[in-house]
Parts: sequence; C-alpha cells; structure tokens
Amino acid sequence: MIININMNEREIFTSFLKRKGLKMTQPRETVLQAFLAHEGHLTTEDILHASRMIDASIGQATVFRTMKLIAEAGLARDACQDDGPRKYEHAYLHSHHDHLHCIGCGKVIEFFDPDIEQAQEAIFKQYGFTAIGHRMELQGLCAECSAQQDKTRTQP
Amino acid sequence: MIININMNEREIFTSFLKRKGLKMTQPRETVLQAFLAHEGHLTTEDILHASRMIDASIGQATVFRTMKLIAEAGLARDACQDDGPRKYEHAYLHSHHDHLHCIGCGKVIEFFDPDIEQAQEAIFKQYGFTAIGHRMELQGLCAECSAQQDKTRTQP
DNA sequence: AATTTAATTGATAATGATTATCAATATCAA
DNA sequence: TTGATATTGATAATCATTATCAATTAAATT
Repeated sequence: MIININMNEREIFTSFLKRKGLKMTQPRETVLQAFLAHEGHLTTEDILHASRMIDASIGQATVFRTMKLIAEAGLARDACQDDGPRKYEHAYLHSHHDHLHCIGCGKVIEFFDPDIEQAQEAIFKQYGFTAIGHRMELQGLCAECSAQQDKTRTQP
Repeated sequence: MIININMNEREIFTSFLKRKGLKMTQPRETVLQAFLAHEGHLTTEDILHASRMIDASIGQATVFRTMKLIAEAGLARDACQDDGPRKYEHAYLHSHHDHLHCIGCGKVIEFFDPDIEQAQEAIFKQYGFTAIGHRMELQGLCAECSAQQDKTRTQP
C-alpha cells in the first residue's frame, strides 16, 4: 500500500471515478501519486518516469489514459504551451498562476493577479457556470527583446 | 496579382519577414490572404483548403510553415483547445475575445471583458513587457451540466 | 469466499499532426 | 542580369496520442 499524504485529492479522484462507473485501480493510484508528487509543467513522459519509480510495470498508455481522467476530475489542467507535447500542471489547492510569455526569447514568467481572478469569477457567474479552472497566457516581448527589436526596426 | 483589402496586415507581415531576413513570396501571400479571409478557429487544413481556392498548387508544408510565421508576426494566435489539431485565430485588429468552456458538454462561449483586458495591460506594464496578445480560457460546467451532475452526486 | 460481469491493463499497431529532407525553383540585392 | 540564398512542394520521417486486443483485475452479487 502506497503512503498517501494527499487523501483529499485521492478521494476526489475516487469519487469522480465512481460517479463515472469506473474503477479505482492500483495503476491509476500510482499515476495520481506520481503526478501529485511533482510541481511544475509535466509532460506525460515525465509522469511516466515518476510513475515507474513507484511501480516499474506501469505502461505508457495507462499514463495517457489516467492523466485524461485526472484532468477531467479537475485535479490537473493542460498548461497549454504552443509547441511540444502536452504539459499538465496541478489544478487543485494550488494558487492559480498565469503565464507571461516572451515570444522573443521564450522566457516564461509566472504571476498571480487577484483582480483577474475576481474578474474571472464574475464571468463564470454571469454565464451561470460552475467554475473549475482557467488558463491564461499573456504573450509579448520582454524588456530586453523589445530593446533589441527597436534597434533593428526601420523608421516609419 | 491578388486583390488585397488587408494592406495593413500584409505590410506587417512583409516587414516582419524582412526583419528576419526572409522573403515575401507568392505562396506566403496566398496563405496570408486565405487566413485573413476567414474568421473563427481555423485548423491548418482549413487554411490549406482556403489557400487552394486561390492557388491550387499550394503545398501542405507551406501552410504549416507560413502559419507559424504569421503567428510569430503577431497576426494569428493559437486558439489552444485541449484536443485535436492546432487552431489559429486572428490576432490583429480583432477584439480580443476569450473562451468559456464547459467541460461537461464541450460547449464554448466567447466573451469579452474590458476589466480583464485592463488587468492584462497592467501585468504587461509591471513586468516591462511589450504586449502582443493573450489567450485565456475559463473552464467550468454550464448551468445544464451542473444541474445534471448534482442529481448523480452523493450527499457529502 | 467464490463467482460473475465488466472495466482495465500493458504491449503493440495504427493514426494524426507536424517537421525534416531535398532537388528544383523563385526572390532579391547588387 | 546575375548570383547567392531562401523557398517550394512532395515525400519520408518523427513525434505524440489513440485504438486494438488478449490477459488480468476490481467490485458487485451470490
């Protein structure tokens, strides 16, 4: 039996599965624990590695399948970068952070803005939605990349 | 010569290419016009079809390559759905709309919130960024899906 | 506890989207 | 016009994800 310090999330996942007529299994529990044990933006491959530290026999397909369910249960969300494989991040009991992305150098700054959070709540309410999560990415040029671009820009 | 009612966007793209040491070509112009002529969330395949209405000899790879450049130039952005192929939407001289997504039934509502737009501007400023665009998706359950889920939920 | 039913698993093949390769061609600066 | 270099479309290759399937496992029922 795996020691579990995230009983809350486990319960959420279990009850989600039950509601869907699905079963809580050992592989699913392993993938959940592996995901919960790591912060940040995790690819399915990252989660596969982490899962195999717990149980070396976990298959890749199981990780794909289980992460879809975990996301559906509201415990993970797609971090949604433009390129590369899908990246998951924690979505439960984690402060919502958003991303400020420099398309010049690729740098990503994470930030949290209570005003935006509040405005989002208002939108959910206005449309009669139950809030589950959100994802926001601001795209721009950081100070350095802006400066660099100005040098090469022709005058209008 | 293709008639072009979007001289502004064409100029932006041309100067972007020049800055990068790249060339404005007929295929690139065709893809840009095809993209600009259609609103909504367009897959690369959609854009390929539209491009071939203008010039039947356009290759698929050219559409992929050109759309990447158009996005880099700030004229398109990834609409960023969770599944399926990448979808582009217009990002220049179009009111920024954001997405409210029901993860129950999949419905997507587009909305515009000036408060959020303003808060985003503030973030760009705070971090010294030049704003280019943004993408935001709120995820939740619509009224109907919420109601349906309540019925099947066990009491806590 | 044994049985039954249906979901789940991991391995593999298959798919779908995107990217790399390459010889022929087109663009642009000089 | 010419020459250097970027671009093209077709094709093959790659990458991420999904479908398939026989063997296994979980949970409901006896």
